[in-house]
Amino acid sequence: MYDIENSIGFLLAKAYQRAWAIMKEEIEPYDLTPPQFALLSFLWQQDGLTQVELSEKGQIDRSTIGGLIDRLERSGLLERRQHPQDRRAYLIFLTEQGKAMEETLSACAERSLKRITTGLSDDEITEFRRMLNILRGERRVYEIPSC
Amino acid sequence: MYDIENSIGFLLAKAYQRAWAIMKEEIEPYDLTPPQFALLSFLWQQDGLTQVELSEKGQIDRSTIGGLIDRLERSGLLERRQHPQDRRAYLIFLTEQGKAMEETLSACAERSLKRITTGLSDDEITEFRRMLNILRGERRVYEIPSC
DNA sequence: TACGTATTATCTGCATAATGATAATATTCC
DNA sequence: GGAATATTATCATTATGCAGATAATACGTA
Repeated sequence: MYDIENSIGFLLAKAYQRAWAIMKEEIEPYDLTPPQFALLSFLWQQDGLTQVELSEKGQIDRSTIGGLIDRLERSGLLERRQHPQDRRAYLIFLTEQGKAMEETLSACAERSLKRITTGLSDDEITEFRRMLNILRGERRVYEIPSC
Repeated sequence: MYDIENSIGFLLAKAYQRAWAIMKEEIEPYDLTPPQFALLSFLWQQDGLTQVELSEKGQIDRSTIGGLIDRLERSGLLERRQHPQDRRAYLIFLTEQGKAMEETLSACAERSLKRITTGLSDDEITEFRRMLNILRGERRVYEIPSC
């Protein structure tokens, strides 16, 4: 009989749900959700990207990122500006308010990590991260060199 | 600067998304989704449970399971029957068609597992499962013995 | 036993998110 | 100019969780 309780997919889903719930709880006071936080994190590294570029960096579907950006724009944390060369595209920039949240929200993320990984040693966490990176699959595109 | 790319939450989300996508692909011919498959798996172990019981067994929110059952009922894989003692509740039973899918769908799940865990050794998979179970958090309720 | 209250089972509505399909518009390439 | 491509928006389906509504059951107390 199929043992759903011990299947990797099921366990991944439940671990993910718990991580989500904990992170949600930590950032709830700022009216954010985990994916919104993730998008902000990418923008703290670099903003002024198009939606497609952000979508690739964050491995977020192009349809999904539109809605995420809508909500963060409505919250006043980022803004769309016209691309100077390409009238189809927007460039996404953090607002002052969006930039100012970095420290506070990073602290929330640190607290979440602590809570989520309670029960694992530091070495185990490193190992877990390594395995997740393998499961996550290849993101790099191995281009076949044109001969 | 916060390193979202290496955060456990982000990596969990991406590994989960990949596992979902692979499983989805395998069971797509049968017009099912991963959560629908999971619910069926619990029913193969035991059916005739109420929605609440299924919700607890599968750690699925009560609102969520209502919709899942709706869709599986529409697909003809399960049916709601009136609870003989409790007129508020339904008992969820597999239909013949739902029972008949067990072997085929379990094979899909096996193939998914193989695809998802490509890159990990058997020992690593065991270790990964163990860690996921820890991250997933306690499900048992430790009742304080009344003195 | 009877009444009021608390609890339980389910449904509905709302917000968010992921994904795929399609459409509208702009750009690029031939 | 016309065809192919790229960027974004919109819509549909599914999933998830929360809060509120409804109906039925269980319980405590008079």
